[in-house]
Amino acid sequence: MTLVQLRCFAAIVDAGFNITQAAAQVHATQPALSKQLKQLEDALGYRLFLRHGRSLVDLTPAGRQVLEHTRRLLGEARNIRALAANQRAEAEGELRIVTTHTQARFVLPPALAALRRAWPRTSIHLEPAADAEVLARLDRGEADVALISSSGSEPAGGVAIPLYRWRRVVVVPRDHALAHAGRAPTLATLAEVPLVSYESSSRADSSLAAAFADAGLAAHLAMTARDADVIKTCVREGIGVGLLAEMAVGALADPDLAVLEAPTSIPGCITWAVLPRERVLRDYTVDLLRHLAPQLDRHDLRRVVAGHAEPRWPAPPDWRDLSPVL
Amino acid sequence: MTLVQLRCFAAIVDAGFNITQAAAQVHATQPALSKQLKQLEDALGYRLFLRHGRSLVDLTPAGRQVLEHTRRLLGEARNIRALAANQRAEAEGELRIVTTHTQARFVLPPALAALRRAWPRTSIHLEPAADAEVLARLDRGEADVALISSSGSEPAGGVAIPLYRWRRVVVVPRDHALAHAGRAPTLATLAEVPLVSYESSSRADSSLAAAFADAGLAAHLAMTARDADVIKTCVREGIGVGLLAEMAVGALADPDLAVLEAPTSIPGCITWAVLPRERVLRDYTVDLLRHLAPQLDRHDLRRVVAGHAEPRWPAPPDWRDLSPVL
DNA sequence: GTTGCTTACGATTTGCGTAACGATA
DNA sequence: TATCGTTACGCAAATCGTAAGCAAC
Repeated sequence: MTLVQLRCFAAIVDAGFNITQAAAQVHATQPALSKQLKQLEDALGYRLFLRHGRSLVDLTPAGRQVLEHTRRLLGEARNIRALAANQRAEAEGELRIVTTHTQARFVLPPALAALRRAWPRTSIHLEPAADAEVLARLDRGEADVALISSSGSEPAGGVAIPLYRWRRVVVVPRDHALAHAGRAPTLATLAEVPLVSYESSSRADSSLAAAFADAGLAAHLAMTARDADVIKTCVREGIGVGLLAEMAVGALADPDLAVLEAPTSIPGCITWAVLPRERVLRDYTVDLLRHLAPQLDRHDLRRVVAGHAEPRWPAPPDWRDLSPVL
Repeated sequence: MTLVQLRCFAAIVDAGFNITQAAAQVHATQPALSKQLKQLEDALGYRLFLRHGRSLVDLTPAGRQVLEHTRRLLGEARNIRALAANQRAEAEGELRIVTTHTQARFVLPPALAALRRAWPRTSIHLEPAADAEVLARLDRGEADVALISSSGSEPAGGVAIPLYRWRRVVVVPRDHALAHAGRAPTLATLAEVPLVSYESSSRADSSLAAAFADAGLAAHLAMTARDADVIKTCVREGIGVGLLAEMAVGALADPDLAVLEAPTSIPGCITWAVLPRERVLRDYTVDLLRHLAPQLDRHDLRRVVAGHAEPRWPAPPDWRDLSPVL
C-alpha cells in the first residue's frame, strides 16, 4: 500500500469510476492508474470496486469503508505538504473559495486584491454558488474556504468563524414614494409592496419570512434572484422594492437608487467563514480571513481549525465599520 | 513524500532519534532509513531533526508539527490495513492489552483462553502496568486496548466502554475475629484495623480515602501493593485486613481466607475498556470485548469507536453475574 | 576506539508510457 | 464501431544492502 495507490483510488472515485478520466486528473496515463489500482486491490486482498465486465460501476461496501479512511489519510498528507509550504514561505499555492454572489461580487474583490498584492503568485479560484450549494461544495472537498451568511445559528459542516455582521437594506428608485417618506419603512409597509430579494429569502424557514410571520404579516416576494445586480436592475425597472445586503449597494455605484434602513424587526446577519476541520491552513488563507475580519487572531485561528482549542471567537464587528472605503 | 518515508520518520522518533535502532524496528538497514529521512526532508524542503554533528538530538519545531500529522496519517494507514484484514477474515494479528494486575491475573485469563480458541493464530500481548501507567501506555500507542477500573467518572484518553461493575471485599484469615462476627464489618471497624490494599488506594483522592473521610474516619493502610496475590499473602501472614477486588478471591483458590462484604459506603467500581479514538478494530478485538461484556453490541462498538455515533452504552452488569464459573 | 550517520556502488525491482489486445454496448 | 480497461514490453528511475568514509564522544 502506497500513497500513490491511495491517491489513484480516490481519484478514480472522484472521476465517477472512470479510470481514463481519473488518469487525466492525476497527469498520468490510463494504464498506469489501472495498474496502481490493481496493486492496491492486491495489497488489500479484495476488490474495492464492483465491476460490470471490465468497467467499474460502484464501490464495494468494503471499498466504501476504505475510501473513508483513504480520504482522511490523503487529507493528512495534504496537511503535511501545507505545513512544508508555509515553513518554506512558498509563494505558490491555490486557494479555492466558494461563496454566495453578494460576497463574491461586493465584499471579496478588495480583500482579494490586497491578498494578491501580498501573494502575487497564488492562484485564487472564486466560485459563486447558490446558498444551499456552498456548504455542500466545501464538504465535497471542492473548496478550501466557504463564506456564507446566516441570521441564525452558526453553519455546520466545518469550523465556522464569524467574520462580520451586516443588515439588510431597502432599495428603491430615487423617485419612489418610499424614498421621500422621510423615515425608514416599517414592516407593515413592506408587506404591502411587491418585494425583490434573494432566492434564499423565498424559503419558508428564512429569517425574512419569520420576521413577517412574527408580526402577523406575510411578504409578497414578487421576484427572487441570487444575484444582487439582477435585483437592483429589477428595482430600477420598477418590478418591486429591493431588499438586499447593505454590502450590495453603494452611493457611488448606484446613484439612481435610494437606500433605506430595513425595519429593525428584520434580523441582522453574520457572514461566516467555514473551514474544513483539522485542515492545516496556508499562510495566505489566514491572511484572507484577517483581511475580511481583522479582529481574528492568527494563532487562535490555527489552533481552533487544527482542533487544538475550542472555538471562542471575538464578536464580529459591523461590516459598515470594517470597510469605510466602500 | 511516501508512506515509507513517513513511517521511517515516525520510527526514528520512536526509537529516540536513533536511526540505527529505528532501522532494526522496521527490519531494514540503517543506510536505507538514513536515505528515506533525507528524501523526506528534501521533499518537504527543511530539516525535521535538530542535529549535533551528524547525530539527531531532537525534532525541530516544524518537525514536531509534521510528526503530529504523520501519526494521524499512519494511523489511517493502519486502519485501512485492519479493514483489509477483517475483510479477508485474516487469522493472524496482534492484540496488545495493557491493564492492571487484577484484571490480568483474575479476569482476563478465561476471556483470553476463549479468544484463543476462536483465534488460535493471533498473538496476544498482555502487559500489566501500574494504575497510572495504563492510560499513558495506551496514549503512547503501546497498546490496542486498555482495561482500567474506576469508581468515579469514565477515564479519558480514548473511547471508554463500561464492561462490568464490581465491589471490593474484605479478606481475612479464616480464624480472624472479623470472620466470626456474623455480619459484614462496618466502616468504623475497618478504620480500627490495619488495612492491606491496592497501591492506588493510598492516593489521597482515592475513592477509598474519600469513603472514610465522608464518615469522619481515616483508614490506616498498613501496606499497599499492586498485586492482589501479594495482598492475600500479607493477609495470611496477619499483616492486616485485606481490601481488594471481588474478582481477586475465590472459594476454590483461597480456602484459607474468609471473604466478607465491604461496607456499602465503600463505593463500587466499574471496569472500563479504553480504545484509541477512530481506530478500526480487528474482529478479535471486538470478540474480546464481547467476552468481557456480553451486553455490548458489535455494531455500536464499531460505530462509536469510529466516531460515527455518540457513546450510549448499556448499563454494565455486575461481574458476579457475568462469570458464574469463577 | 566505539558509536552512529553519510556516501558510494552495483544488483534488483518497480514504475512509467507506448502500443497492442479484449470486452462491452 | 467506439469506448474503456487490461496486458505486453522496453526503458528509466528508485531502492536496497554491502562496504567504505567521517565525525563526535
